Amino acid sequence: MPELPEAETIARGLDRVLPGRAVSAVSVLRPDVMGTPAAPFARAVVGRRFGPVGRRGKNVVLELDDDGRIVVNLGMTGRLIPGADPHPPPPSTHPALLFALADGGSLTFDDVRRFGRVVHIPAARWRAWSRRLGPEPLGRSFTGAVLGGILARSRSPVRSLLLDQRRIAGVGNIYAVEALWFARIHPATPSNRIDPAGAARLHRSLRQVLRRAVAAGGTTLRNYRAPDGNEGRFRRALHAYGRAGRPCPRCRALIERIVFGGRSAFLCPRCQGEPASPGPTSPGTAS
DNA sequence: CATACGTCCTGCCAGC
DNA sequence: TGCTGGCAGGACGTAT
Repeated sequence: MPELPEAETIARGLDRVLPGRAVSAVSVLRPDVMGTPAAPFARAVVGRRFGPVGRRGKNVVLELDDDGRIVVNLGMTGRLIPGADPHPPPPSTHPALLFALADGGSLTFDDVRRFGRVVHIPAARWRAWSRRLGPEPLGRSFTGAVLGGILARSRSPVRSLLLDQRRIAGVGNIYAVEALWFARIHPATPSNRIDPAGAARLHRSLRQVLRRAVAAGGTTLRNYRAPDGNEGRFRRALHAYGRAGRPCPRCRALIERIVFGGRSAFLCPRCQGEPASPGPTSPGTAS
């Protein structure tokens, strides 16, 4: 599932092949992936030349030569596939949006489930758009004190807080679950009950997990592929996510799966003790 | 304001 | 063999 490390891998892959190339045509095959209506999108993009490709949170950001941006949120199954490359890309099975390039190449946004969204952000609106997202967890300014402040301001279960893009940008379920396992914090712990030592462990764990996942090219569970078609190699490094019923790599107790906030979380019941006292009264927290 | 929950969308897989 | 139901889950809209 594309989270920060997957978006980073995709951005780096595209940054090697797209800058300097011009868009000659846009065709929208699946209008529901368009966060900007098709006609204005095409008007804004056709004739523009790509600049650097970067990332903000889970979004791949394609700069244009007029300082506008194409922002791609990959959702669950979105892929960006450059055409006419040295290596043949994986076939596009569910193309949603096609960019024809002036040099004969192409860029395809493919999305099986169509949870992804593509928008055009004019230069004048970029800062405002970016401000809606929380800080970058791998950024220099994301210190332990910053995370501690974010935690202190919320009573939400810490796993839910980590998924909230307005508070921290780029973290999804896989890396939230993994970081909490490393930090030995129960995913349902109310955020403001995490003490400074726990916040410090979580800060370190989160950054370490994300950095390692970026280095491994992300996590492929099923759909995710880098632009070159390669799978992410971080799956084998997962310690808790998706491992219900298997031994905790740290203490050998069996990993549990719980559900809250409509999502699965995985934890070691021995390493990650119960959330302090009563805990959240959410229905359906059976395991 | 903060928090919680339903919804979208399709493919895959276990179970019968 | 073919069907059904559960699951994956990011982000947004609505409700409390």
